[in-house]
Amino acid sequence: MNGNRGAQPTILDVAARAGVSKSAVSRVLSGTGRFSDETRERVERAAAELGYVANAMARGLVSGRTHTIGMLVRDASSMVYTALHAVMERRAAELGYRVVTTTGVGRVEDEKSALAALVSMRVDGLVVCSGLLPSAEIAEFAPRIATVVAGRPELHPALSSVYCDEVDGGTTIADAVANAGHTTAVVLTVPADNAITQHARSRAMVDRLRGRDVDVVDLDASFVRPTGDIAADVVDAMRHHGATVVMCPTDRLMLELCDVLRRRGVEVPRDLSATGFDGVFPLANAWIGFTTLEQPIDRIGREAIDLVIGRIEDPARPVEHRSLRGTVITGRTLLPR
Amino acid sequence: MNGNRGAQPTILDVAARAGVSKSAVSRVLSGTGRFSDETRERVERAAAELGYVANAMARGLVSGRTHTIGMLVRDASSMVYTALHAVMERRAAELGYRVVTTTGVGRVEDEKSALAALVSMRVDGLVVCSGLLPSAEIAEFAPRIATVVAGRPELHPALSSVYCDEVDGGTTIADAVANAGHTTAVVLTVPADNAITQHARSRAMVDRLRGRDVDVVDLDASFVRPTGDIAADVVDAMRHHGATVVMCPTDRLMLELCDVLRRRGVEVPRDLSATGFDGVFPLANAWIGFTTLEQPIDRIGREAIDLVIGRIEDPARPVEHRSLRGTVITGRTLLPR
DNA sequence: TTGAAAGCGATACCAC
DNA sequence: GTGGTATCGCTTTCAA
Repeated sequence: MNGNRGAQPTILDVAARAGVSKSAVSRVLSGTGRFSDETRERVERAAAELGYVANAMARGLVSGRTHTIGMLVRDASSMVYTALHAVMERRAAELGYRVVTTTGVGRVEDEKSALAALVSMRVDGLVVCSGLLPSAEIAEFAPRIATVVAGRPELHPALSSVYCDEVDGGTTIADAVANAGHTTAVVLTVPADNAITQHARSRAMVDRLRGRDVDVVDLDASFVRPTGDIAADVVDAMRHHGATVVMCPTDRLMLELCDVLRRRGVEVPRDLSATGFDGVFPLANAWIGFTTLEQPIDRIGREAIDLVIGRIEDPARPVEHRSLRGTVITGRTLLPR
Repeated sequence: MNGNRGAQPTILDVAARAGVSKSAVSRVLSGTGRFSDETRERVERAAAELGYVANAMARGLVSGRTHTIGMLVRDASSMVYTALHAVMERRAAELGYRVVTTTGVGRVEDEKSALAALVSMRVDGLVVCSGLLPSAEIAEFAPRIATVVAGRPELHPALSSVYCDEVDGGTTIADAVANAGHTTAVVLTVPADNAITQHARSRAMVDRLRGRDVDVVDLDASFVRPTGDIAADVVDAMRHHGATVVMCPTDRLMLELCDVLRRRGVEVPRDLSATGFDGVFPLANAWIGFTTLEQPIDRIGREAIDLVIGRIEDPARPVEHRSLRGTVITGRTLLPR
């Protein structure tokens, strides 16, 4: 094996075994240039026998292309990112690209290093799916690598973005609440520096409800707050303000909240209506019955990939921003009053 | 920028800007060898100004190491894999490695190419999380790359594995059903060629129930069968055999089934008890209330990473197989009779 | 302490 | 059609 201890076979090993030059091997295996049938046959057999797999690093180094799209994800365990990941992977595969993902483990510092890891791999394009990383950090590499932000609107002039229209979504679901006849509502709001998108949607809920003359109890749902504390506040709002519904910024939080509330004797929807946001598998299931806003994840993922690949293959393509509307899923957690 | 059109800066650009040799830059940036404070200062400034990120391909090519672990996943949208992914990423980060994942889009052919992609990237280690790919395919690269199979037992002598003890799990949850007093149960069984693990657990359920004198209606739940058909069979089993409980091979299938059954007028658990398997976020939530078997995903992920990295850093380490026991989560979907 | 030079494994452009 | 040769960007001896 080229003398090097049990390591991977190289193109030279294949060439030697096939009795041809490495140029010939390269041509056959990449299907470019000319070669005789005889050469092809010998090379293919040698490669198969050796279990040869070309070194992508060497290949990428000289060709300057990796046919790989890097996906930066905020939290590998989030259902929204999981769904996005699956869609993007599929679409990229259709277009001849591979997706590799990395994750910051929650802190901005980690996300920066995860992004740097992707850049160091020289991925051809970047899709950033995180409401956490500041645009400036993302934009730093945009002049060199085609970059698209998925899942959040992005103002930066060098960045394209595809996202769910959070304001429309928050407004729409707030309308559902108002239409159901509720007159006092709790809205769990998230600070902007926690997650830009969640902040936007919860603000939109508050604004719309107020516009429709619904009393709003605005409760802080920062990521650092224990769900138990939030639940306590919600119960308070029920007692003191007569709130009959709680609007959550995500289905995930809604689920945790329902759980904690039950332990405190408050049953959703019997005692309190609730709405979520995201509408992603598996919580977006009729049996579970969440009333929520379904983000157009399929379209977001697909268009994000189309956008990056578009810019990879034609860097002159102008920056684009696509705002996609979600739709309300009517479940059983929002009762009319 | 080294003359090449707006591309990424190279070590030469940094060297030029700092007024030193590229060797000096390499030493400073990788923190190896000796260099003066003055040199360090200039190099670091130049690198920062240029936004220099070292090319991992070039680095890996010469060093022969990527500090990357490749994770092959069957289905990016599966909750079990998602959970595993998150755990592994975290543990790998603690140990100084990065995880990149690829997915076969469901077919064996795609998984082979996804695996090859990982091999071509020359990841230092491989964690295979798929019940689909045959061991022979996985084992092909094991002599060259440290490989661990996570989530399924693996007989192959070159492969280590960490997995949930499916037989114990199936047996344990079957015991819960028998203990609840049910005398006729439907078990949804999955063919071995669909998913080895699901097959094993459902067989264990059947065996245990029979051993405890529970009548079993064994229903085919192949992946290709529409959930609607399965539901119809379940209703049949209730009518004709008096089944009072249905045991599902996964929480996911259980959720879909509950949904379809409701549309047919059968309410879980009012009319029919049900059990799942996996016990992973977000379905493993008390509010949802599935009675299920929780796989020890955290331990599986963590130990898989420890195992690969162990073998990466000491290839002489012997192959190991770790079977981990799951635990029953008592929810509200299994009623006593 | 520093820089020059030799590769790592592939591709691509050459003459032959 | 085929095989040499110059890179690609970096790490790593090895002299100076």
